[in-house]
This record gives sequence, structure tokens and C-alpha cells, in this order.
Amino acid sequence: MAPVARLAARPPGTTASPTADASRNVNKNGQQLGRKGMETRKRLMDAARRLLTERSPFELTALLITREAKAAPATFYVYFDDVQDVLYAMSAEIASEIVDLFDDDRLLRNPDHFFADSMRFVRAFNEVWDRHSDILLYRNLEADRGNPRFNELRTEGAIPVMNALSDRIGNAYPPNRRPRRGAVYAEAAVFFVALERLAAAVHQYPEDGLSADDLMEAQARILTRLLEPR
DNA sequence: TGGAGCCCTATTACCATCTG
DNA sequence: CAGATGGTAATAGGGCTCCA
Repeated sequence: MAPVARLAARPPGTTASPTADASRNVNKNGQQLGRKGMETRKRLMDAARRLLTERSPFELTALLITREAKAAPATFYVYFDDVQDVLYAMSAEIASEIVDLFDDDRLLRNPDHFFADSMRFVRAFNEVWDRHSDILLYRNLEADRGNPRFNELRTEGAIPVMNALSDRIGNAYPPNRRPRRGAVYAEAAVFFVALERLAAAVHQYPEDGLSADDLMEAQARILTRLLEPR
């Protein structure tokens, strides 16, 4: 249950650390990346992305990536510590896509559109997973097994979404009956963890059990209930 | 069991290219 | 042109598989 506790422990409104962004502009020798360096780093990440369409993250090697990128093995270590470091960089890029789901502050605000908005949100969330399930599954696996770097990344991606959700869920309560902030935040956390777990399961076993559409509709209905006035 | 061969990671040294 | 940045050949060493 560590991820839930970790998610709930971060005070709402906390911003993400700049660590991942900062490391994109400097190579492993501490040199500032120029145009060429940026291109080479991107080429290595694109190569890793291509390889992931036919291999598990655990099968990636630095040699495979550099061959795919048409670079020398040593070049890989100029930009990344190891294969996990590339996967971390790829995970960090995806985090912003999930946060972007709440770019529109009107989302999930209008009671007339609660279900439609919920469907829109749930679909958009699942689409991100659809595009990046291999990397996101790897990120969560590393986070679950106690890798602090990946755990922080997952938390940083989740916090803005949970803040947005808990803000809206809180509005469902009349001011005189509103639970304390932490309790509302916990409701958002419970919903978010279920949302993410189901997104992971659907993409891991797409042919088994309930259809993705059934699951997404059910999630949208549950979210709608959380948003409706109590 | 252990030696050979192979593949991989990781590092170093050095040369090439870019930029101000 | 000098310093910064980028790329890689060469190499050491570890782990794995195969085979006698």
C-alpha cells in the first residue's frame, strides 16, 4: 500500500522537482548539451522507443539501443548511466502528458456535463496508457519495488491530477458538511489508483475479461457519483 | 567442473566538429 | 583560433552458455 500512502502524504499544491528536466540539458560528463548533443540523446531515446514495440523493457540493452540508433556503445554512456536511466527519461516525458489532461480548468466543473466530462477524462487517461503502457508499467513496477527515483516520478505525475480531482470532489459537499481536506484527498486517491490499475490491466490483458469500454464507462459513472452534490 | 568463446557493460583516451 | 562539445575505437572485465 506504499504508493497510496506516498501519494496522500504529499501536501496538495506541491510542485514537481526540476530534477528530470534539468538532467535533459547536461550530459553525464557535466557538459552543457548543444544542438548535436540534444539530437543524439533524442536519437537514442527514439531507438529505445522503437525497440520497445517488440521487446520488453527488461530485454533492452545499451548495445541494442546504440545499434538501433546507429551510434557507438560509448556514446550511450555519454547521455545515460544505464538502460534504466533511458527508461526513466522516457517515463519523465510521459508524466507531463497526464498532467496536461487538466489543462482545461472547466473540466468536471459543470454538473450538466459531469458524466460526459468524466468519460472524456477517463478516455484521455486511458489513451495515454494506450500509447505508453510498456513504459508506464515499467515505471510503476520500479516504484512498487521501492525504487525512490521512479516512485517520485509516479508521485509527481499523480499529484496534479489528484489535486484537480480532490478540488472537484470537495465541491460536491455542502460547505457545512465538507469533510476535512485529507479525507477528500483520500477519495481522489482511491479513485485515481483504481483508474491507473485498470488502465494497466486492460493494456496488459486486452483480450481477457471485461472490455475496456465497459471499464471506462464504469469509471466515468463512479467519478460522476463522486462529483454529484451530496 | 572448468575452460573457451561470446556478448555485454562500462571506461578511457583521443580525434573530430562546432561555436563564439 | 581556442575552448567547448560530440563521437568512437580500443579495451578490461563480468556473466552466460556450451561442450568435453
